[in-house]
Amino acid sequence: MISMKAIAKEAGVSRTTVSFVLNGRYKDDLKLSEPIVQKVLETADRLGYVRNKLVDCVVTGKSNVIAVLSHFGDYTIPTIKGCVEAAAEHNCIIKLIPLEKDINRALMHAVEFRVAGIFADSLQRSEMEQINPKFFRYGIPSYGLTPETHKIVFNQKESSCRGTEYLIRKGFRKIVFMGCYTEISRLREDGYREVMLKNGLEPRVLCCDMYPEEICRISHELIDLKPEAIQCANDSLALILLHECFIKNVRIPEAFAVLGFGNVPGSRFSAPTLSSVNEPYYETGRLHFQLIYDLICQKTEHRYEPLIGEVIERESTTSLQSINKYL
Amino acid sequence: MISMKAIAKEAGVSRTTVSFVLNGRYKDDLKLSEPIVQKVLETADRLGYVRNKLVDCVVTGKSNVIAVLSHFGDYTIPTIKGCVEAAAEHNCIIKLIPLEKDINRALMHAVEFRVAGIFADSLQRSEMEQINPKFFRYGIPSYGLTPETHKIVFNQKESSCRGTEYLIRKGFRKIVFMGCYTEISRLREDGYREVMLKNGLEPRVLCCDMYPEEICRISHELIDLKPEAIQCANDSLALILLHECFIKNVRIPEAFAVLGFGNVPGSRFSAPTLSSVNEPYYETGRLHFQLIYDLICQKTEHRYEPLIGEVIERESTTSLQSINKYL
DNA sequence: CTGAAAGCGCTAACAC
DNA sequence: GTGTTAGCGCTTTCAG
Repeated sequence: MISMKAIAKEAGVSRTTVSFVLNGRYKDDLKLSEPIVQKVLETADRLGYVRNKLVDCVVTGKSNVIAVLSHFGDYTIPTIKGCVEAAAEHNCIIKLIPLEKDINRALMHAVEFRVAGIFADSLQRSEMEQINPKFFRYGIPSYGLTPETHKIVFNQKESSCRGTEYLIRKGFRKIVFMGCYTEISRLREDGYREVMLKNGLEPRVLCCDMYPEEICRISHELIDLKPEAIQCANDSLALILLHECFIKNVRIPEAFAVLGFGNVPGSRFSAPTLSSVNEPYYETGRLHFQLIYDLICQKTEHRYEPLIGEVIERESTTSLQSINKYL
Repeated sequence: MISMKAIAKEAGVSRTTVSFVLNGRYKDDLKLSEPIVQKVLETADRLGYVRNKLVDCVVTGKSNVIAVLSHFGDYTIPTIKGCVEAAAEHNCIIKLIPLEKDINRALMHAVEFRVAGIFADSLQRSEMEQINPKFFRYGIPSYGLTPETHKIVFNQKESSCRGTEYLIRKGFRKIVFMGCYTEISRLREDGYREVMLKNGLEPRVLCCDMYPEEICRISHELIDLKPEAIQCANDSLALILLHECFIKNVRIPEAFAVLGFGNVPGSRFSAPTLSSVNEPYYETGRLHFQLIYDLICQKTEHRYEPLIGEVIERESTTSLQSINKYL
């Protein structure tokens, strides 16, 4: 990989000159003769010079790199995509650090390479508690490493409210919530309860572990309950529920409506296609980057609204058969 | 961020000493007194010293970073996951570079930061042709930037053969291939044709554009054909086909079997669940990293077998209703 | 044990 | 226009 020194030698000028030409400084600070400038430029091009940006990082003590820590779950990609693309717009790049091992190793890695910020995608609570408190004294801007910064960009509860409100608006009254034992499920359940009570309806919740057998079992219980609608804490629950209905010849949405949460790719392809509260992963990723970037730039006055999901209406809550059902 | 110099000052020793202690060189090369060693270690810890690895990159002229260029499609995540995790095992990390813009900008970025290797995930042919040939003279190890290195790790045709063979073994004879107009679809079609002919069966292929309306139209044509089985070029085709059957009350697999390709997450949740030729994205990602890593390490003798997919059997090709159908 | 020197690639200030 | 010096953070060698 050729350096400025090499260009200087090849072109028969000093490194100082090369530096000035290549940085465009010959316009204001110094006036270099046109032939010299051309010669340097030509030589640099011919030799295939590419600036070593690592050096800038060393000199300034900081990089333009944001570390993203992730488990790479199935639905992680839109989040990362949002983060990466927003970063690119600000000339930042993303370094991926897998989390399967020790989270402190991952964090250390980030510090060693002097990253400008850190974004953790969907950390478990237990992992957060595992973080060595010493890490935080480096003052690296981060999101997702603590419970407070974790849930800040997407409002689970409020989004879930939208789902319940939607079902009520559709005319359903006997609405049951199908949940599981995770913190997120509980937040979504809270939204459901709140809206039900506000409308004088009695909330009813069935929870299960996230294992296929368990979900099937609970599905059957739910079917026997003969509800008008079932609001699910996530799409996996909803999709398995739909499938069990299919097997038992329970027609959806005729028997009852089913609403998911997450709007995962598979929800476009189930039978019937699944209505779902959209979790805007992509926008979430963008917002996370934006928040970190504002911290990096010391813009403390940044105002933002937590994101709220909207219902994506498909067949499972209405019989509409639009040509765009797969979109 | 504190440096060795700061530690030296604080501990009242020379930087040389600090360097030797921190690199563990005091064991063999020099013998430093225990109290000095302890003092340096303690000071480093107290001040929260973390080595600046960017400097190593500058000095050695190379980093341990692999650049991954990607569009971040829906099914990209397992590939990236495989790549990242394999990289982590070799102390390499992954930088993500989005591709929406100019691919040459992305490549330039990689060179500027002196990445050790480049892996492009699912480049379009047209993007490959857009690459400035000058790039290649930097000799950065890469995979996926040229047609030759692109298809090398996963054998599309052979995997498709497995699918057709599976259907034939199941007793189906009138097997139709549902394809689209992409290069990959064509490779999979080739496998199908080969196996059909080898078994004295007549291949029959219907292709369409990848638009929902088109896929629905072709689905109806296929249903009218009354085949015994339909092998699809990808899961999106298969899932929409299944859904159209559902709507038209054509029972699958009773009316005919449906086999997908790709084994996407949604295939576990369709009704019926979709049998599909598994494309091992995760392993593909790992293998891509391994190939790049071998290039970096100059291990030219590396032998590897292109990956081949296997049929994941679910309900759409058999009526089995195992408890594990959602796995 | 320490200090000095050279080197990685580059910037910036200075005198000539 | 050039050469020198200093500095970013660190390694390595070598004389004291």
